[in-house]
Amino acid sequence: MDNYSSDQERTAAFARALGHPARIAIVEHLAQTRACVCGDIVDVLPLAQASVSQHLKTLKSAGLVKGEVEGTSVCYCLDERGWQDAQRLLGRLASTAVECCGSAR
Amino acid sequence: MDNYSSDQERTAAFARALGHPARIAIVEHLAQTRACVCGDIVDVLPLAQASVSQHLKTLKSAGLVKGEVEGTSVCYCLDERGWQDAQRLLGRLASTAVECCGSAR
DNA sequence: CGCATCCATCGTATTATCACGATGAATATA
DNA sequence: TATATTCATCGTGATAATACGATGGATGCG
Repeated sequence: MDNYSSDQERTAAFARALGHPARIAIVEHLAQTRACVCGDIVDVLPLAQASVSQHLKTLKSAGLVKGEVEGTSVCYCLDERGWQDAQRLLGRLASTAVECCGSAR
Repeated sequence: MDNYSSDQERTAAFARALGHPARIAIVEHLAQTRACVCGDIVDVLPLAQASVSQHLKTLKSAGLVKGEVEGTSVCYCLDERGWQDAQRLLGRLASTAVECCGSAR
């Protein structure tokens, strides 16, 4: 359970949550229509309602998306705090990407 | 096969490639020891050699890592071009993360 | 109350991921 | 040529992810 550091686990968890085009599409859609969108996500995606709900659950448990009950429907939006963490962790990885063998030798 | 845009597929592919702590650890190790490292990765990780090779293959086919044969061993390093793409695609996602329901209402 | 709508969850089938030992290809060295 | 080293690939088993229809709970409306 702890062969990897906490940051490594968390970075991987964020990446894994984004590791499906449907979830990328959900995030993009939530970011575009800045207001909270509800079940419209189902109409945008080529997936059944149950599958969309499953993807939303994945994003929610990763801390990237929040959901608020609003009457009979549920209102989703991006979770700013989770995105800050993800940006920090993933950005730190990308910034250190320096090539070596191809050019140096 | 093409229900999602090319960028969405590519973003998800990068994210999925990073969606495992072992691969995060590999990337970090390659970034730290800026020079190319070879089978030392096996010593660093709590995995068998075959498993490490499998993770390296995943990173390689995602375009995040390059491998160069160097005698009897293989020299790995980060692929700068792939990381630029990943940074652009993932960064574009994170930058648009604006909260809504919690604060706005 | 009765009924529709919206969404989560369950059950399930299919497919992919992960990890390992075993084997094989390629190179270096004796 | 023989032997060792390094790594990739194969085969396999276990676990997780994906997608769907079906079901159920909650809310809103007539």
